[in-house]
Amino acid sequence: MGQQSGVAKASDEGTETTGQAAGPLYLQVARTLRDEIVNGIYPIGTQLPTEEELRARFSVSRFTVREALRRLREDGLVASRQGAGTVVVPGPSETEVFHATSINDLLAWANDTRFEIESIKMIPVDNKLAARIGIPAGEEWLMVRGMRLRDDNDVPMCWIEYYINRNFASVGRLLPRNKGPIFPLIEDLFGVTISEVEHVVSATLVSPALAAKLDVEKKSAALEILRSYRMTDGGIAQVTLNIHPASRYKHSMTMRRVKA
Amino acid sequence: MGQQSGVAKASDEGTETTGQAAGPLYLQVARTLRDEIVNGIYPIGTQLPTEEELRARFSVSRFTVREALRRLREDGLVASRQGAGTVVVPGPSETEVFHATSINDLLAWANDTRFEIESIKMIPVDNKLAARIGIPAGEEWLMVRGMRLRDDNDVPMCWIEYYINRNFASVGRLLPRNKGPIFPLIEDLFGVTISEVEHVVSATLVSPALAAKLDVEKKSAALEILRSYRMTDGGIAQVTLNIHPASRYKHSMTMRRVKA
DNA sequence: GTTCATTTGTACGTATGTATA
DNA sequence: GTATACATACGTACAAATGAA
Repeated sequence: MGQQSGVAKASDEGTETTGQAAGPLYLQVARTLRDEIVNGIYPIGTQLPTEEELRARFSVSRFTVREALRRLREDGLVASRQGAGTVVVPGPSETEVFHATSINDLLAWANDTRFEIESIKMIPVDNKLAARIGIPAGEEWLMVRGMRLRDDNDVPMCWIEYYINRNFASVGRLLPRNKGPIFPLIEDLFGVTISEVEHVVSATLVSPALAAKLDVEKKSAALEILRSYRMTDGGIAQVTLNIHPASRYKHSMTMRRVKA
Repeated sequence: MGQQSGVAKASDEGTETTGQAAGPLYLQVARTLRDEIVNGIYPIGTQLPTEEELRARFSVSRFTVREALRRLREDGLVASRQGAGTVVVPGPSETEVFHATSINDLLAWANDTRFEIESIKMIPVDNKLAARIGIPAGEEWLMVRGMRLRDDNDVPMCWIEYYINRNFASVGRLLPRNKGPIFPLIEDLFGVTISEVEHVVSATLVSPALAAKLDVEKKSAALEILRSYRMTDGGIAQVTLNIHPASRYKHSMTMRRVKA
């Protein structure tokens, strides 16, 4: 990696990163800092150590520190100001937990629904899928597709595609008996923590095939929700794609302003 | 700027950048390349010169070239692949992604746009409207309707309907000269604070009338976003209804879990 | 209000790793 | 396998903004 002291650095990182997987040095540094921010070592609003201090701590160059900080900035975890330093910025809301109150999936995880699996298999991620759901091409992921239905009547509520990182693919066997979201299963089984979920919401027209399955008119509008479940190390554990007929779903969320 | 040959570089850039304003060197380089890309000097799909070639052409360091290219990548103009080079990619994808991690981000998204008012008047809220946007029937609210357009080109981005509580209706006179969101105006003028914003997102088909205005196909999909701006006292100051063509907009947000 | 140390931003040079063609 | 081109990483220096003395 580096030019003269790569080995020393690698071993330093081995301890510093609490056993994180390897990769570019700057990502190892970023992961370490990310963990520490998420775990409250650097609480929101506090100053991160200066670049010089981080450089000394990790025994890397300032270039590496800056690349790591750039990553954290892109992720919205910190903000840097010339002359002032780098501070940990408040997340989306300090008061709410993402799956409980801040997002109201009206109907989505209602208790009286069931998930009917249509197919479940490992697939290679090609470039097209990678672009569509934002995971690296070339890897193998577990794809689970199916329909969520109301328990009482058999009205289909939405089409769902789960993509699960192969490291956690063994949750697949639990799915037939599982009713709620999948990510708590992954957390329990593998001891990882989902630290953030990105939602991308867009409108689309339902494809003819899907229209039949969902029992809606052809070319009707639907809401497409892509959720990426990110772990504390920044890796993506799971991606979920939901397609909701417009007539049966609205997505509601509340953002609360954080005190400046 | 640089360390030993800053002046020479600045003058080089003076000619190279076809008279662009100054600023950091890497931005000057980025601007120049950006101009050349949009003007077809480097058509879509073609290779950009290598970093070494750009370094030589602009007489800057590879660091500067890479910072410039990074900027172009962030803008979605080019894509770089190790070993392969940097290619011009098909346009900054037409669909804008709105990425909000907090209410404060609502301030930023409308910066490069302008709002073209089509109508502005006080209306009584009937039952139908009350149900649609969630405000009490019977009251009088200020309704402002119009289109939001990109500053640079005249592509309509979305159709907007503002409904403003009559207590704050006098902001109406400021709207023609206002560029960004309205709620900061209300906060400034009346000394109230918007403490939370509820979003309700749903899919819809654009009406024929709207399709023409937005310059999209009839019966195409659109994202409807209803925002209610709630004050600290719980009252609703403003409701905004946006209709975004599906092809031009995605709504993204990240929920970060807070440590329990 | 000015000076001054601190801290990030910009910019240079160089070397090596690694994916691509 | 080899050459190419971007990715990563080191070192250094100065600029510019910040905040405190």
